[in-house]
Amino acid sequence: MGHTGQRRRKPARGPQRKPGSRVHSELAAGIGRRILDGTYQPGSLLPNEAEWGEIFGASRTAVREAIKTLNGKGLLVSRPKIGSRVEPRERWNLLDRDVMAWHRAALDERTFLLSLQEIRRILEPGAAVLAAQRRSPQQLAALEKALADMQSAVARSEAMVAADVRFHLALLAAANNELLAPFGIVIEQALASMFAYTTSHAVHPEQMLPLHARVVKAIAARAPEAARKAMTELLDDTDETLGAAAGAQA
Amino acid sequence: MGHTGQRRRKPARGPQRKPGSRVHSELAAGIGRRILDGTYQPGSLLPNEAEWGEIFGASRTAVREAIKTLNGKGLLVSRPKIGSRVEPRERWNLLDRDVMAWHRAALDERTFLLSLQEIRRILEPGAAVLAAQRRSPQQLAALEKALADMQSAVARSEAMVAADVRFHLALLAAANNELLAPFGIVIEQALASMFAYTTSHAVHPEQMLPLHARVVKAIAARAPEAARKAMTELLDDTDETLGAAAGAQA
DNA sequence: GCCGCTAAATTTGTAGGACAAAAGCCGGAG
DNA sequence: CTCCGGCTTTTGTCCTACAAATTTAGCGGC
Repeated sequence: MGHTGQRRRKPARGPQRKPGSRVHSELAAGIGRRILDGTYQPGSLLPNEAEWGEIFGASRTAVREAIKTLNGKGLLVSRPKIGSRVEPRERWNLLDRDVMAWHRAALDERTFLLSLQEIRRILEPGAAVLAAQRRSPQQLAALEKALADMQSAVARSEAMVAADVRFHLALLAAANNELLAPFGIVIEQALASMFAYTTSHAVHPEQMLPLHARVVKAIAARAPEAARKAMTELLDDTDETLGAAAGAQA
Repeated sequence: MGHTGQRRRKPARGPQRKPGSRVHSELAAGIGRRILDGTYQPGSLLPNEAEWGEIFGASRTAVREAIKTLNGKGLLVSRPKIGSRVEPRERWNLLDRDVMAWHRAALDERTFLLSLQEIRRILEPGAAVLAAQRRSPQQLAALEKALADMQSAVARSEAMVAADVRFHLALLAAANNELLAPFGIVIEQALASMFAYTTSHAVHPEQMLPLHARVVKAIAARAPEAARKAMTELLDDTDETLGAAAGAQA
């Protein structure tokens, strides 16, 4: 990499910066993506801090802060004289927002979406049971509000997706177990990804809305098994839509 | 390469520091604990970097690295002129090893354990279904190995718990959906916590082992519903043990 | 030759100082 | 009163220097 010349660069690079996109954030994203896409395999050594600095034209300080961020997400560990080593995949916090986003970028949309839906099918019926047993009046109201928003947004796809996300997050919250919260990112990503994937294809709210309504009804009635059944059927319907879109795309 | 002589040396190690016990790690733990235990509520502002430096007697550099780590775990966000603000709980990566540990320290053992077990009852039966459908021969072997270890460790409690953990982690792995991996920490913490909680109370391996064996058998036979049922009964038994211990402690 | 100890080299960890950038605060001009 | 610009606080970045950890190499003693 021997290059001659001064080390000052980056004259260009518009001043417009997104809220959380300081230099170290971009570094974290740059390195994180390279880990998620397999450029650096688990167990392998990353370039040292000085090299990252050259690659990105940033100071060692910024590199170190980026690495500490990735450290916090379980992607790597650093040790003196050794360097930073990529952790085995099972240590990665895949449910972290950023990690999930990098992961999504590294997979094809369909594979990514299927793995998300699989998790939803395991968790959401269980969450529905807990919600039916323990939801507070406020939590029920939030659920009903989200449902109403979905109904009034039938025509506008984006608002519909947003309300749908709120619905499922409200359900998770109503289960009153905060260990379920990290899983909210799965729902957000799944619905966003599904929106991208099935757009221009058949999405039939006329079928989807009653299914959501049944979930709310069961939770309102504090009927755990009915809630589980309704949620399961909702997810069945979702997967059918997905399957149809896959067929149409192929 | 050429010759591989054995270079075993350094039998004695002095301080024997744990891998992550540098200054900034301790800072991260100190700050993280204060967030998890409610000293700093979501939405509130933390002391600025200079103040943390005084509190812990560390440089601003170390403080910043600690804060970047917590940033990566979703506990807080920092902005110039504003400071570092604690994120709402639903953004926290509760499934992160460190966050989970701080969370555990901030709750009473029983409450913590119940919330973990609740998650296990939702997830593990579903994971067992997937494992029965998709486990590879190697993954089945790992499961059988863990079961054998449990059987041969009946007398030694600690080895028993370790094998138990390996068993459930192997089951998660056999489900072949890496989004399940982050939940491994739930299992580890639940079993560790249960060991601490029920120690000196009745743990009946004579009942527990056949239940584990049934799970393996169903997965070996690629029988998803049998696997689900066996896993559910295993968890029922676990919760019974827990309930008995609770009664004894009260 | 082989062993054990020591020194060197490499990479991260910590310290501290300087300045840039962001964003709320406030006062003055119109 | 409103708007604009400077003031101020706090994080963000860069730099330099050194400490700590740990592998590698070398050197002397047996």
